[in-house]
Amino acid sequence: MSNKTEAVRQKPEKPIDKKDVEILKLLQEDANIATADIAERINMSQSPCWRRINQFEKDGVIKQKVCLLDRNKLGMELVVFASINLNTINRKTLEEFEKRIVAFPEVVECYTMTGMIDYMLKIVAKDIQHYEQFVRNNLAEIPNIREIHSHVSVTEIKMTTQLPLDTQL
Amino acid sequence: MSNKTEAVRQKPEKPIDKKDVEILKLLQEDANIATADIAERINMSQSPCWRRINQFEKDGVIKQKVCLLDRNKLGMELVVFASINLNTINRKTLEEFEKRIVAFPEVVECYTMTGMIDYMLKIVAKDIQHYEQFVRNNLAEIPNIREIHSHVSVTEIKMTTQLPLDTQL
DNA sequence: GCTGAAACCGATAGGAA
DNA sequence: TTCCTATCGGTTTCAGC
Repeated sequence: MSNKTEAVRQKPEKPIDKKDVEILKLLQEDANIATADIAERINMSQSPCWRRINQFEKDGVIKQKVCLLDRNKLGMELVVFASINLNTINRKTLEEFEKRIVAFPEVVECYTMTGMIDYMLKIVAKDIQHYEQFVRNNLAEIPNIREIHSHVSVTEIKMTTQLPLDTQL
Repeated sequence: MSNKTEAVRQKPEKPIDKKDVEILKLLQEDANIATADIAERINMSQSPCWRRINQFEKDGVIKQKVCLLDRNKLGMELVVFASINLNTINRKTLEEFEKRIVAFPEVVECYTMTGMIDYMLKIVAKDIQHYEQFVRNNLAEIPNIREIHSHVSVTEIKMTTQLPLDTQL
């Protein structure tokens, strides 16, 4: 049985080429960098470099190219980490919860957790009033929630979308 | 005194034009969408649309254009939220802590918090062994840390960089 | 202010070494 | 394979409305 047939592999066997890592690092910093620039920086000519990038897009290693906006300049001062526990946990309740969570634009991230917490959410809101309203009118309306713990952030010290390719690959 | 002189305004007085919101929404989804396409979708012609986008870039509302990579396809299975408390808090200790935190590529986000926690970190690692190593060799080496609480995520339910422009502006 | 056209620049593909 | 060239499409600017 061949090993390259699975659509999503959790653990890639290939330890990824060094030049590939360089390419991905540059693209994580700036999606609009010219192929020629990347090629030059990693001592490669355009065409092969372009083909590698293209392959990453096909493979879904590069998921998307997006614009990152300045939260504060848009008047969204609040980031809240909310830990949530449910009353009863079974397939139905989990699916229902997740379906409703995903639909809220204010919830920018959601993870299931090990340990004492069932879910961890990252929520963005304009200010504390808007957050309160969101919890009351939207979040708390989801059935089966037992506990919500809100951890409110004051200042953003670091925020990047760049994965630690250097140290973790 | 004019009001447009401050470099960073926390609360913009301008409630941002509806068409501008549409533009930003589209760019949050796809950084490579053609200006002509945006213009068409919001019933505007290219040039003024382009000028608005350009202004957003100048103003820093659009911070950067980046490629988002697939964490799992790169073999980074772990996201950890680590809450941290320091022993003594003063300007020196805070600045020292933040300076060292920012330098770790594994720490992708860091916030100061209200309430019981001093800092909340979001950390990305290959697996639990790598995370343990990172905490031992890097994080715990920062002086003045009293407590680290690690909240380990299992599954990513939602993850977006899109700010809730519709509901929070 | 908006529109439409024209010039420029870079990405993509194909062909030669 | 890499290099080089042609084509295509998008961005950007500018003249006219």
